[in-house]
Order: sequence, then C-alpha cells, then structure tokens
Amino acid sequence: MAASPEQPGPAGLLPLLDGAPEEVAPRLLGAVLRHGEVALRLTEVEAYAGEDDPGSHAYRGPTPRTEVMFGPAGRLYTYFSYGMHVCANVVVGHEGRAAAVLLRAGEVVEGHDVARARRPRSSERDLTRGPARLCQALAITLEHGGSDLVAGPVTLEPGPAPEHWESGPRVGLRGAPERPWRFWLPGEPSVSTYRPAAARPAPSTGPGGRR
DNA sequence: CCGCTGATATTCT
DNA sequence: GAATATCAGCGGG
Repeated sequence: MAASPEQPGPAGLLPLLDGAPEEVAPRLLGAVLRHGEVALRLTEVEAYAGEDDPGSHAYRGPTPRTEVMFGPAGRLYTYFSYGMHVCANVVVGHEGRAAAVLLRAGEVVEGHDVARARRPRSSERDLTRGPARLCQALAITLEHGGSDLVAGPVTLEPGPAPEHWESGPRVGLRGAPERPWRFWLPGEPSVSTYRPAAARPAPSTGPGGRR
C-alpha cells in the first residue's frame, strides 16, 4: 500500500497534537471523541499552556494534579472542578512542557439515547454544552486521567480540517491576561457556544467575526 | 432568551 | 483558609 501521511482513526491523532496549544486547539474542532457507545464531534475547545500562561493549572509548575499535563501528548488530563464536576483535556505538545486543550462542547453523533439517559433532566441544548456536561454524557471520570487517547477506552479520531472557526477569550478565568484561546465552530444548532462571564472590551475574532 | 445565586471537594498558600 | 478552566435552578422578559 502507498504510504499515507495521515493514518485514519485514532492512530492519526499524534501528528495533529504536535505544536503550541493555541495552534493545535482549532485542529481538534470536528474530531470525534468516543467512549463506549457514545461519540461526539467536538465543536468548542480551549487552549492552555504552562509556565507562561497564568490561566493554566500548570502555571506554577508540576503538582500531583497537573503532572499529566507535563507528560507526552495524546493522554487525557482530567480534573475535579468546583467540588462537583469532572472536566477533560487532551495533552498536547512535547513531554516536559505543559500544554493541553480543554474539551468544552460537542455534538452527539452516536449513542444519543445513552447520553440522554445519563443526563435525564437536561435539555437537548445542554446535553453536551460545557466541559463538565460533556464528561457526564460520555461517562468520563477521574479514573480516565492519564489514559491514552489512541489505545482507549476513551479515543479521539481526527476529522477533516475545519474550514471555518471562530475564536475569543477563554471562559471563567480570573487574573489571567485575555488571550483569544477559545475556539469554536460557528452555526451549530444544538450546541451553541458558552458566553464569556463578562462583557469583553475587544473580543478578538477569527475569520468572519464573532456573532 | 437573559441574569443571578448556592452547592460542593480538591488543591495550593 | 481561600480560590476554583462549573452547573442547575430560579425568576423575569
């Protein structure tokens, strides 16, 4: 067979994760995250770096919690938020330098009824909108932290490179300089983007502009 | 649709 | 002890 630059399925993931987090993040839009019967197409992500990023968990160097962020690319970094919620990131870049992409929202493309059963009181709109809701719908827990996204059980398969995407400030951060490191696919009917907590002075827009 | 508020455990100072 | 990469539930338009 002819040598193909990109392998299909989860095996083609690693080349995509090589680079700065804000470069890798938009590439992941449209990729399919799968766990068991449920699969979703990523529609919103957020980039986080390490030492030079005050908004990152890894800003002050490695800790027991953030150790995975300093490891090799392609692993899942999960953390417990606000005493209640689990959120998931894909570790990117190179070992020794912390970087990750937070998975903020997606569109369910498989196992819709299973996802619904896990979030019975949720509206269709809120089924997988938001990082903690996304993890709940896919049954991703803290135990999946450090697991390999190529080997599974949670996998990420690259999709076609998105033609259009938008960017803006990250959500929920305080005390960090605003960087337009949130990326999303515009025009998703069932999965709209999270709004910033406060009005932005200058919401940096991607090609096409915000709203 | 919008805005507000309480809940709750881990993490680091 | 303070802060937190959040969400559900409530009220009003």
